[in-house]
Amino acid sequence: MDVKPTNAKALNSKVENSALRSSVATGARKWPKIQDVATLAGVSLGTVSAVLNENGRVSVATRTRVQGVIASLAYRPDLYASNLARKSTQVIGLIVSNLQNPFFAETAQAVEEEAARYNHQISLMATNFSPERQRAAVERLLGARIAGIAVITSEHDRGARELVLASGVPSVFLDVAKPEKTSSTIRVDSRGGMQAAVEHLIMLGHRDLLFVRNSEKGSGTTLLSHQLRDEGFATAVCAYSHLKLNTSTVDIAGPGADAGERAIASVIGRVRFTGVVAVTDTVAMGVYRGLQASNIRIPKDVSVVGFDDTFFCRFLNPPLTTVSISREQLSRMAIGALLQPQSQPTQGRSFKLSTNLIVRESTAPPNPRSRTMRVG
Amino acid sequence: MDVKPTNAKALNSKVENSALRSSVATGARKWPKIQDVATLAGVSLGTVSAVLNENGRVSVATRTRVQGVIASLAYRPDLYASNLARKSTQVIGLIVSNLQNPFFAETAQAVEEEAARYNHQISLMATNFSPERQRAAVERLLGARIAGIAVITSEHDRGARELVLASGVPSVFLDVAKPEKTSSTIRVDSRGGMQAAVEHLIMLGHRDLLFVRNSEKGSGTTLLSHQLRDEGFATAVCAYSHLKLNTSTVDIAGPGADAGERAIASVIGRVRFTGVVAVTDTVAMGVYRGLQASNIRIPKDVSVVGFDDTFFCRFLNPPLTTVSISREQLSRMAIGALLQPQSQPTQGRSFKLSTNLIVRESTAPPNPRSRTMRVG
DNA sequence: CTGAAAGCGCTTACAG
DNA sequence: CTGAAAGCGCTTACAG
Repeated sequence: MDVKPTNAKALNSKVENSALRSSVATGARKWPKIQDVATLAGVSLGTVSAVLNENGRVSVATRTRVQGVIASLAYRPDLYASNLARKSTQVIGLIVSNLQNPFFAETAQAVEEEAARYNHQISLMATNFSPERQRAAVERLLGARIAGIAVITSEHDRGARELVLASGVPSVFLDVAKPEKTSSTIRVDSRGGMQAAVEHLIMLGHRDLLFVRNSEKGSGTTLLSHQLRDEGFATAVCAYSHLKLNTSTVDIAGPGADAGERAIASVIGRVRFTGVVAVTDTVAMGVYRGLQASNIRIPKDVSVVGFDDTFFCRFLNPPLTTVSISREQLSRMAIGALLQPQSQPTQGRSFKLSTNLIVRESTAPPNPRSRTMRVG
Repeated sequence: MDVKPTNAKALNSKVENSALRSSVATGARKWPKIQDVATLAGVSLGTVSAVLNENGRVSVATRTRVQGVIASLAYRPDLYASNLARKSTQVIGLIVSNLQNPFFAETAQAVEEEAARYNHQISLMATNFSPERQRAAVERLLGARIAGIAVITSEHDRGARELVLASGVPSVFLDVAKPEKTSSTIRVDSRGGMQAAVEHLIMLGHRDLLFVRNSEKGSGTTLLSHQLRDEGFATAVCAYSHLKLNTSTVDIAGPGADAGERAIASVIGRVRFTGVVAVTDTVAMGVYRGLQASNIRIPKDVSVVGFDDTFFCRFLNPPLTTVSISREQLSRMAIGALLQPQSQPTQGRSFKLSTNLIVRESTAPPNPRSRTMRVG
């Protein structure tokens, strides 16, 4: 194919170069570019772009030829160039607290799958419970011009939220007060969940309850979801005040499982309890250890309830009674809030996510002897 | 500040527009661009770029002024534009098998932290053990022109590896045969780990060993790391053939914990064993459940060893004896392979990652009665 | 169905 | 220390 001199100029010679030196000894590869495949296929660059984006406006013959060249060159469009030119992005940012925590890992996976249904991809970031890192994650995602942003974290940072709101990017937050213009909210019914957990213990006959929390150390910020669970516990206990419940609370910072273990250690022999409610399954796991280290049997001597219904609950010994939050519903709400067309596009929506007590084998009626066993 | 007519032209009026309509009612925000801040600060666009990138070539006065405008506009450079112009990227791609598995979650975190030391960020993708998804992840990362790519997965896909090699992007693979030009290898000493595990059981007096595997269903691809562990088990057993060991193997597909549980169920009463080696901690967790469901005590009746030393090992009941792989070393090797300047930049390196038996409370000498208890 | 040209929002030599 | 201009590799109207 001949190229007219007017098109040839500098461009053409450069193309030849980069097409030839495809793998360089120095390491950094020179990527073939769209012009390279256009030249080799004898078409214009716009046509290559059309087959790339499956416009359907290209004839079969041309398309096949172009695709052949693409394959032979291992051509891959440059994400940055195409996104810049396209001025939009098919990725939604997802911020979670911590990937080690199965709840977040499971949720991230669910969100990713749900997003895939809308042909969107997920850019995942973890904050490790740090408000600063949350803000940094927001900045980074905003710079990446994501199509939407989901903040599904325990910790809450006002600055991060304001950045998101100011950007006007569609967003969805977990457990945050109220929706605003472009920002939706998913509120987990932690109160209801806690209520169910406490009621369950009370119905079994428990009157001496220990609540094990796991706030973050020093950072000053309470974890929002944990705070809601605290409130849930308090109101549930309130609702049964006529039963003269005896309740205690321990709060230990740090990784959940360690916290649970240390919480029990700090309380054994000093506090009377026959049922413990852990703010998190991971904490409950540590509670198990702490109890077992003191030869306290579950549920014979002490009943334990967790929160989150993470995968390992079933595999603990005994399997853990816990409060479940549906990852499927959560992810559907999040992606729906971000991607689904709505009647009032300028108004964020408000979702309620119900919880669900899953009774397994870690709860049973209190052992009559246990009650006195551990009077302080 | 006056703008000479020659600079004014179309550009200038557009700038005014986008600077003004900063938040639009329709939702999609018009982002301020570098030209907007330049105009407002009364400097050229190149100067703004300089303060953005901290070249240090800008006077304090100018810089302060520009930064003020940046803040007031909430200007954020467009990632795509800057990366396109810069022609390089500060992100390294990390592909793992599954975020639900604590080993990968912990490793991802470690790699992210190590990368941060080099001012690099991580783009994380999970394959869910699917070779197809691994290839897709590679394609996507390559399109994002990442600075390096780390493939830390159980499954292995030849196509994905070839794509990476062909791209010339620095890479590092886990448990893959040998390094090539731009590709390094980290080999975990699974064999040594397995040997230590088996030896440990043998030294305790166990002669009847059950090996619980967890291959992927139907996909035809064996998980590489699992395969190495298989081999490790086999050679360890071989080394003690003079003791006339009695070994069995069960292999169940699916999520690790379920697999472990079902493996035990399928074998109870039909196979004689006093010690079980699980390919994975998660599998071991299921083995616990299976054993406990049959009222078999650990380690009194049966000893159990896991592999990976994930965080929950300490919290199982009893705490699980397992083989540890250092996430810190692993991440240091991975990032080092990708980012550290070396004498022969064209030659991939080969790392060995040793393993480490952690003895906890799930292993003990066999119960003399147990041996006959479960003769098939 | 195809091509030529403008433009996406930055960075980076190159001059001054 | 600062500015003007070229260029990064695409997409997308706009013509033909």
